[in-house]
Amino acid sequence: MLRSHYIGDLRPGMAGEVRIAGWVDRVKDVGKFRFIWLRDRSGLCQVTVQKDQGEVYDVALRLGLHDFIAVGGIVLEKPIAKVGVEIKPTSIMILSKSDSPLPLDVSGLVKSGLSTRLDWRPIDLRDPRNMAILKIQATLVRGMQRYLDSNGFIQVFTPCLIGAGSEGGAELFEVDYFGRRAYLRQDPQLHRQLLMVAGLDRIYDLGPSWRAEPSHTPRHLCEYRSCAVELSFIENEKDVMMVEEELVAAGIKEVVETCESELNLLGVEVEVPKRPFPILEFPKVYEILEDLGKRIPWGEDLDREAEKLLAEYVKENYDHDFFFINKFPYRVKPFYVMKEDGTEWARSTDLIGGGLELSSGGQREHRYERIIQQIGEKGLNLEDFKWFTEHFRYGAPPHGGFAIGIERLTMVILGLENIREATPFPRTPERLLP
RNA sequence: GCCCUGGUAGUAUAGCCCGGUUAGUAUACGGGCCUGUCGAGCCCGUGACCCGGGUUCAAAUCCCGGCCAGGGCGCCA
Repeated sequence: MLRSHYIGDLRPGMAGEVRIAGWVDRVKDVGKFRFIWLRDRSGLCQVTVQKDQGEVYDVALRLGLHDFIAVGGIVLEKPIAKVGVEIKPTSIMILSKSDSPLPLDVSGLVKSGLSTRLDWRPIDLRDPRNMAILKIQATLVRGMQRYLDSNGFIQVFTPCLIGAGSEGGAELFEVDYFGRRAYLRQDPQLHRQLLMVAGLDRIYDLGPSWRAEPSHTPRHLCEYRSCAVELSFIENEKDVMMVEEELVAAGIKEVVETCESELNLLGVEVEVPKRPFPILEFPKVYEILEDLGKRIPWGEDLDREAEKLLAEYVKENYDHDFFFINKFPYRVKPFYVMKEDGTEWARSTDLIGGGLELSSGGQREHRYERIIQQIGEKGLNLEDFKWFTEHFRYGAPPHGGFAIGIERLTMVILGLENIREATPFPRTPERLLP
């Protein structure tokens, strides 16, 4: 390897020669010295070169910002540098020169716009703060996965290419599939349900979904990942909600416990949300909103303003950033949801965090006749869904589930202003590259 | 998909309303001075009006279209 150590693993006064490699973060001449800051993903150190160092100094003179170099040297016992570990080099090799000036600001003094940053994302991610977001996200997912694995959930991979949408919606990307029309999934929903019919009992699916909605907002991506969970043998949607809040808490707990330095870098304080999460139910939600001065007609869905108002309400009354909204009006929900018997409400649940919808889910209808009936009620063509419904003729367990948007969860936990920061290469209506 | 705002050196911005100067500033970059610098400091220099059309003697500035960007709504995760 080019290096004997990660920069972050260097300690003052380490014995012997160390070899490190990384990007030049700063070059400064002062007196008889040339100071070079060197960074890899683990940290930053200062390489101090003196004018009388002959060949090493000559190489140092040619260095520019973001050159990739390898350095061999001795770690000083007592660094004078405030940035941390200081190295007196015995060799410097330039492995790859950087053009200059760089196409975006890397000094941190003039913050480039997000669009410019995304055009040059690989360089942008060299900024430890930007990289920290991805590290934290990886930890979040690991925490969630650990929870699922240790609670009997089997990881599955459901198809991304599908022959029909889950709700016959128009927001699907079309793909040519050997001359036939196929689509990128908007949600692995129906296939998860079929695996419940199969008896897998408890599953999760980490994977992408696509939405062909040309949304221009700080919280939408055309391609995003979700942690989709489905479980059987449930009594009602409350069982699903319990798993969901445990899952979210487990993910955040992992972040809090292992990402201290990344969180400090971002200047964010994260707390593990206390359980249980508050639950607001329809139709009571209408009353709460009415009291808050917002009228939503009976049977109508919430709009964005209502969502935000409820979040404030929960913060004030329950001191909580996360909460469930349950028992959505059946008429605004898709055919596969389970109705609460004899009512107009569905066993449908949203998880709201930081005022943003993080997931939808709830109990699904598992009874064949009801599914058929509901497809009719929604005015859908039964033929289009036979690939799904037919399987329910042969014994299906009561089940439910949800899908949590991973970028959204990351965004909310870290208080990011734009979801595009929560994914390395975001896909938005105008952006397909890099 | 609708609505609002914007597009000026590599980056980030001022100027635009009220058309006419060498288009200002910061940072990056190049050169110099100084000094163990750590957002060092000081001096000098290079470098820009998104694209197309229109109005006008004259357009960065006014009008129209396009593309792109930021945001609000819709929809959603």
